[in-house]
Amino acid sequence: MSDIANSLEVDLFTALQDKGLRKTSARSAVLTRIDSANDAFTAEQLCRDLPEVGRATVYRTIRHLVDAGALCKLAILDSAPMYSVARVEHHHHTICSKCGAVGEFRHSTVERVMRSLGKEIGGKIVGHRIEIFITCDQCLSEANAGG
Amino acid sequence: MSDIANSLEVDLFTALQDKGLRKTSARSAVLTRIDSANDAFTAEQLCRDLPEVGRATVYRTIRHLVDAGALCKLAILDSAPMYSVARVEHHHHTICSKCGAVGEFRHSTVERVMRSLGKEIGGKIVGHRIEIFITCDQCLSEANAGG
DNA sequence: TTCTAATCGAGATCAAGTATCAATAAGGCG
DNA sequence: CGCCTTATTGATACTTGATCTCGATTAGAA
Repeated sequence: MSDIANSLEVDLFTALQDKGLRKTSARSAVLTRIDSANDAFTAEQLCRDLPEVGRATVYRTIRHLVDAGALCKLAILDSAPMYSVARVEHHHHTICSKCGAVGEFRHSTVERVMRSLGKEIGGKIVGHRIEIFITCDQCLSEANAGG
Repeated sequence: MSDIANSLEVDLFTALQDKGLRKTSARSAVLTRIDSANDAFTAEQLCRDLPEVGRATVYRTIRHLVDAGALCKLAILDSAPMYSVARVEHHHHTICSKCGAVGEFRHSTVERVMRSLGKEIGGKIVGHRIEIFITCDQCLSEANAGG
């Protein structure tokens, strides 16, 4: 299973190399940190976790990965944008409104609905974003425990 | 038709008064400006359009209106949040990726899909947001005109 | 090893938004 | 109407997130 983890980090590197970017120790540190993240993260979280890497470099690396399609950038109300590794091609996100945890899902019906919406909406549809706000299982059980 | 416009502005005032807030000239200016807006706007746009009103007041008034449910706050990637007058109870937004124009739509199927999604997703669904990215009719025709 | 362009990162800067707080104004009451 | 209490205002300082600048450093091809 470390192979699986490795292949993700390799994928991130590949994404950068495909853009003609060099492999540097600063970038390695950022990619390793992203690789180890299970959840979505903000740029500032990465900066805090990687004090040895300059903030400019953290932001630049993130931007490269978004450009390359290896990271999804999510607009979040009342918060800095969050990033999640793009593990599947097209998907949507669940966001826990208590703890902020971000998950992914796919649902074929969604795509069908989009097509039918096209008839009602003026202009030409070029994309969509769906976010489901949830209270995640963990926050639910904490609430029940009387937190 | 000025009656229709007025009733919208009155609605905004009512939303504030229901919260026990006073009617002041600064708030009038903000509401009038919002009322006259056809499109969604950012807080900074309002500040620019209303130099006679302090920015703190603009931001505070917007927050009151969002709290009261009279304005929708939209998280936008790579931009400050935008606000649109909540004309219908529950709806979603179209965003032109060229000019940024925001529109609204409702679609009953969407709500049905949400319910079926509940079975696939862990946790408890507390809300959702759907944004359709379009190229609006105007931008399409400008592109065809060879802009 | 050498060379050069890419990269780094400390710090300045920018942009959006909030906090502070003395001055001002709303609006209930007599 | 005028008083008085309290909400409100707004100039300004500050905070946070993010980008820009530019001299120092480094990757990696030759």
